[in-house]
Amino acid sequence: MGIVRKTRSVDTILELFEDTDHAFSGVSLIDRLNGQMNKTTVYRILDRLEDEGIIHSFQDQKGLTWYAKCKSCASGQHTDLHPHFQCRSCGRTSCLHVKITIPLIRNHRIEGAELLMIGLCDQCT
Amino acid sequence: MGIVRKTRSVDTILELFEDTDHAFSGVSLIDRLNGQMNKTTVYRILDRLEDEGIIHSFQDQKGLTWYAKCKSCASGQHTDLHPHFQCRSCGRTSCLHVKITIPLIRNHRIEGAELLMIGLCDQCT
DNA sequence: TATTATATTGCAACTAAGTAGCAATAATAA
DNA sequence: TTATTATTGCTACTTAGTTGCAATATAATA
Repeated sequence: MGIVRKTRSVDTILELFEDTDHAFSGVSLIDRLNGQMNKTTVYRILDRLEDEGIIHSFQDQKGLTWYAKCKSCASGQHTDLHPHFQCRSCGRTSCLHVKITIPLIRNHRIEGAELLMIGLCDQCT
Repeated sequence: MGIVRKTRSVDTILELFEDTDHAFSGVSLIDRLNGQMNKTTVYRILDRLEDEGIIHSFQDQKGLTWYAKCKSCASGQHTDLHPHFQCRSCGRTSCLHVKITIPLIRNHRIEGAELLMIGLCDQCT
């Protein structure tokens, strides 16, 4: 028995994340699932899925939280370091599967990093 | 006449940012200036200083907004691309003056990037 | 299957960061 | 000094996200 039960609500949310690098903001999920599920439930399922290492979250420049599927993370530790891209025109946000190099900083123990890249996506150029 | 008048409130805030790479969260500034200045005023001054290219803002992992002095930005355009570091123990947050390399992504026009590095500062290791 | 234990959900109320309208005040220009 | 324009404080508001609690659904055990 894991922490996350496979309920109908959990399945509904998991399906959205399946087979895509597309990210969803908490707000957009609440909007999309309006009528099907309470917003508290949405946030709680997202939290649990993140704890399990199934999805990860990050912030955009407005301070909104976005969620996307993990490729190679385990429960309790998110190790898949990759940048995220947000289109300033259409708002679409996604994971970029490229390696990034985090500089070493003396006298600092670097444990993680978040890189958000902003620009125009292929649809908006 | 620039956009930002050098009022007492503006001076007070500017002094905090002088000669430091230390960043301040909006919340911490409001707390620090409590009694001297209204929170609306604090946010408005920060906005104006950012528009003028005197300070820049970024988000941390909690979605809080932080502000720090710009080194080489002009009014209307923030061009000084550098990472920020936040200590997960003491919360101190600052600009790192190191070059970072942003990967090129095909079919995307990259216009900017935000890199937040998380770890332990020299005081907390 | 019936019963018990545990996890999930909905609801309402709440928290906290940040914003907007507007009247009062301070700073600059004429 | 007067007129113009920018700044400030105040109050109320917006919005993302959280909490407590009772109701419900799921899973485990007998």
